[in-house]
Amino acid sequence: KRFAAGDVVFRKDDPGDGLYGVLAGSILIVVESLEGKELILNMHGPGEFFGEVALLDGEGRSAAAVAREASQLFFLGRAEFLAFLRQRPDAMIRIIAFLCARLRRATNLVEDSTFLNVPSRLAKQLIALLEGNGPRDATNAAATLHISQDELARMLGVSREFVSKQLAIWREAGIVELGRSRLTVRDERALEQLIAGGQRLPRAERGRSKPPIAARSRSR
Amino acid sequence: KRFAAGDVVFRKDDPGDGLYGVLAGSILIVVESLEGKELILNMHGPGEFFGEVALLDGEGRSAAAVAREASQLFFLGRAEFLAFLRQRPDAMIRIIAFLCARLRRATNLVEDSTFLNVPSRLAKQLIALLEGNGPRDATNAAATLHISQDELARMLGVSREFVSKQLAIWREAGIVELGRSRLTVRDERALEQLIAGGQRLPRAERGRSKPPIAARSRSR
DNA sequence: ATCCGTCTGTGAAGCAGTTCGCAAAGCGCA
DNA sequence: TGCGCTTTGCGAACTGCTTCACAGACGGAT
Repeated sequence: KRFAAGDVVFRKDDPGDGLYGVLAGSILIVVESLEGKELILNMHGPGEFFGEVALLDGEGRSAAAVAREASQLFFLGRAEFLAFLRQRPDAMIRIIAFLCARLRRATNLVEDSTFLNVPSRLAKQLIALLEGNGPRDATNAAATLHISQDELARMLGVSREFVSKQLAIWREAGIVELGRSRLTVRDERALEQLIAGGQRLPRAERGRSKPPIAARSRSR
Repeated sequence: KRFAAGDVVFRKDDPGDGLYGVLAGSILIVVESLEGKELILNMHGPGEFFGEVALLDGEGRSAAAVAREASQLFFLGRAEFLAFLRQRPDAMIRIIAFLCARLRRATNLVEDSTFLNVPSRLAKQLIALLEGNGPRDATNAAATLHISQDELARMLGVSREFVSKQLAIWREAGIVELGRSRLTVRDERALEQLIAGGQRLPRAERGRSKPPIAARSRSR
């Protein structure tokens, strides 16, 4: 199946009648709020699958899928999928591992968005995009992403303006280079340090009332 | 296995050597930030399971588990669990459904925390706690939760003070009644309306640049 | 009864990020 | 070449939530 940029593959709450695999292009998994703000939950490129949750549990789609660019998808209908499962029940092991990975990702996302500030999350997002963007050569030469600032903002659920301002700061610092729908990371190391360094304002390291979990008793 | 209040069942990054089921009491699934702030990801009462992800994919624990009160747990070791799976491979279907439910929950959490403001999320949390708290009778009489404001705040990842202030407002409005580590919901309907009504400040319903997904073409 | 630790209530100040408004630059396309 | 749409840049005002500081209330243990 082919889709043009912006085409909707499925909408939230549609019946989950099948599984999709990306052959070419890329697909965004998106939810939107009542005011029309949208949040990009995930982005899938060639070789990746999506739409598995609704297929596996028979409920409606938990989010919408939209083509980010002209894309070609592989569709596996519910019936075929179940037939496949009967033939090769060992595949269930892999499905379980797949779901666990998704779950860990989601948990990390929750964690990051409550503990880290936006610059840190932005840095993390950039690094994640670099890694997903194919194994760049050891010389670290071409660390260029083809993505708009608006899209970056929607991935983090923050305002486009704030992303713009933060990237401008990093441009001044020589960490990134900016262009129209293009972003080149010049100093990935600096971004990594920003993640750890940029927690939420500990004005002073003051005595904490509760001990951290690591210091508590394990069982009694 | 028995645990006293505050005891650690397992810590983040521990090897996932088994699955736990709650027989009595309740268990919190918790992550903590570098500054020692903690976020409660989940709370499990009698009849519920936790610790499945690390067990199923063999990685380390993705969060810590702490006893909220004196609790009694059922532990199923990794070896026994795998043996059980070999005997009854049909159980994998149920495991998959279970993981899907968890994944949907996590996705909803991400969605809510980026789209809703804190009062709305607090209202939603209260309603969720009411539902989990057992099917109260039709007269809606005893809608009392035994939970501290501090714990509520940690479930949402917000400050204790803000929760306190918001609850005080709702108390003035006759929606809740407050006591020490106790909260009685008097008007659940009002809370439900707060969720829908309390998006993030649409100062004016202004023309949006992008059409919502529902208005886009489905394929071409 | 008394002490102590936990829990609640509240005000003032601060700050991270949003909203709004506008201007300019870049790109596709006729 | 010029038109229109998307993308970027940025300042000013605003706001939702946090941090800080402190006081009082409750309850359990001794």
